[in-house]
Amino acid sequence: MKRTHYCGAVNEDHVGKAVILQGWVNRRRDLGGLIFLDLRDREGLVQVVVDPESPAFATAERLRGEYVVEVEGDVRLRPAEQVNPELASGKIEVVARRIEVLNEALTPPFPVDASWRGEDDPAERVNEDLRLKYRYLDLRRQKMLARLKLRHQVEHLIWRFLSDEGFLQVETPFLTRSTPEGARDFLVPSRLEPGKFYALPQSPQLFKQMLMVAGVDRYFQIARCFRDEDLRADRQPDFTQLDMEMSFVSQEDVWEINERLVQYVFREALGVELALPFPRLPYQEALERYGSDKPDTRFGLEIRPAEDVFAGSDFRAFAGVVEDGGVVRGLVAPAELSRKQIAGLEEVAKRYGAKGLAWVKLTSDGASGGIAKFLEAERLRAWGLAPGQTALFVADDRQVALEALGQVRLALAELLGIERTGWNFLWVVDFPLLEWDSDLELWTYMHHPFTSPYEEDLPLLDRDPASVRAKAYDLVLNGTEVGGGSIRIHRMELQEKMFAVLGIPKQEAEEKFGFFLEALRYGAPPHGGIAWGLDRFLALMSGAESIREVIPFPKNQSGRDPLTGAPAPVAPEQLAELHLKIVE
RNA sequence: GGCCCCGUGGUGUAGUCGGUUAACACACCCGCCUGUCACGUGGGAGAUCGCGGGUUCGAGUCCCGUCGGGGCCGCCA
Repeated sequence: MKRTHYCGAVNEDHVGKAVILQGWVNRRRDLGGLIFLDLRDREGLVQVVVDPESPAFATAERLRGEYVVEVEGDVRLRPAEQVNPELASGKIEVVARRIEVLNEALTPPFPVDASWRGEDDPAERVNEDLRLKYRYLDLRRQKMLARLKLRHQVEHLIWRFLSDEGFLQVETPFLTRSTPEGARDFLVPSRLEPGKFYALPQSPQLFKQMLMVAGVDRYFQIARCFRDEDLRADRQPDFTQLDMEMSFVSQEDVWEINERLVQYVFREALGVELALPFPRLPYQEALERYGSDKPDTRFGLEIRPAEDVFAGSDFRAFAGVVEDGGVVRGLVAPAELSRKQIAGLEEVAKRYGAKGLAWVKLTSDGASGGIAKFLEAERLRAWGLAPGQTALFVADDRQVALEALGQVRLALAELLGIERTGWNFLWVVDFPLLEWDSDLELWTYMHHPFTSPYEEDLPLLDRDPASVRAKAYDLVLNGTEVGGGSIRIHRMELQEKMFAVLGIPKQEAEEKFGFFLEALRYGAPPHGGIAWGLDRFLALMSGAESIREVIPFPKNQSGRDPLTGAPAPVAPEQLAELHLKIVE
């Protein structure tokens, strides 16, 4: 190729050398008798200067933003007083001898040049749908290219680390069988077999387990997954997992290698040194202290039992709840909250199922406001409330009270502007194996039906299903679930027992997972693994508000791609081939 | 399915109590300008105020509906 250097790579080492650059006109400054160009490629900017005597001058006069040009010239130092410290190439400039227009360009619908000069980027504030429609322009921005690079780098590091640890990368099919897992499947109609469908995988779960049966021993894949559910800032219908599985391992083995992988990725990609091991927090403790199974531990404001504060009090609303087997939990807000602020927090509590949010302030004169008349200041002090602080209480079923306060805790941190910095990884472990589904009135799996319980909890399966712990774990970073996995059931007897507890008849299990259950009968080794939500991981690493920022071509909240117009109608002939009819 | 927020030149916004010519910045086009780097400077073009209906003498503004976008709940093992 003719190009000798990336624009962003030209520096004072090249002074006196002739270069040929190819790139985009980031900006043009026309002084009349002298023209400056900022030439841009993915590595950065370099200033090109065009003298009126140069044969390139006429061409430079007709250049506009985003034109694609080839520049041949000589690198020289800028006059000392004209060095631009904002630019990596700010000490030098390229004197153009020849400029060729490789392509003209329309004016972009939003600016893409500012970020490259280190200026405030107006494109950060344009309607996101417009950015998605012209994503190829949006991706020209420095910040977006940096995210693409980070994504590449992290995936590269994952490949390197896991390969060195003896993992094999194995690809699994996109066109597979619909199995009754958690989410709604994307279906692909079969042309060859009328009325039958493939499904796109929600995860490679069963395939990776069968790879363990095959003796692969250590598997990974950076796998695309598909779930047909409503979208969110952290949810796309197709998204990427780092999927891993290992044979003959304990939970601790899985945690340990993942911790080292995370540490390696953060060190190499961000220059951040993480301390190992990550804290391991049992699910019940996470719930009691933070009201969440994915606690943000970058700040305190922990939830506390508050029954003692209300013991013997005349506040009947709470006494009744406790008599009915509920609990009282509270939070201390280290400030005197206004009524408006409390109303906002109560709204949060109610959205998550609480009936209300009781509150009281402690002043130097004693308890005041809210439910103060029911409470003794002495007890509030004993509970930990100091003057100038506000106590917030919820009484309800344990789960509801804790989860509502967990959300209030997050809203409170936001409200008070509590600083949340750092990289707080932790493992939430010992999830319950089962969860009561009050709609269907039966026990259902919390993780998936192949998750292994703790052996010592097995006797409880019949007596007290809720207290059986699973060998299931989540990796949490700053209040976001970035990974989850488990040790799997590898023996048929236990698997059958699980189906029985879940109320799935043997015949139904065979129908739905028969191929997989059969695999377990052929000498399946003990195994377990994890899957990372790689998009979420990258969004957190790059400080993005939404995973759309780290996905090159994402869908909008309606599941549409404004760039391609997908989803779109198809020709009647295509439907006919697939034996499909649209029903209005 | 539900709750909340937002739709005004290419982009981002202003537009008061409903009042006649819809304002500002950036971008764009043309002229001038030899050391700029948010270049400067003079001029210019550019708006079905998302769409439909209603109230009114008069609607960007008020009301109803609808469409689009964003955040959240449900849903997402």
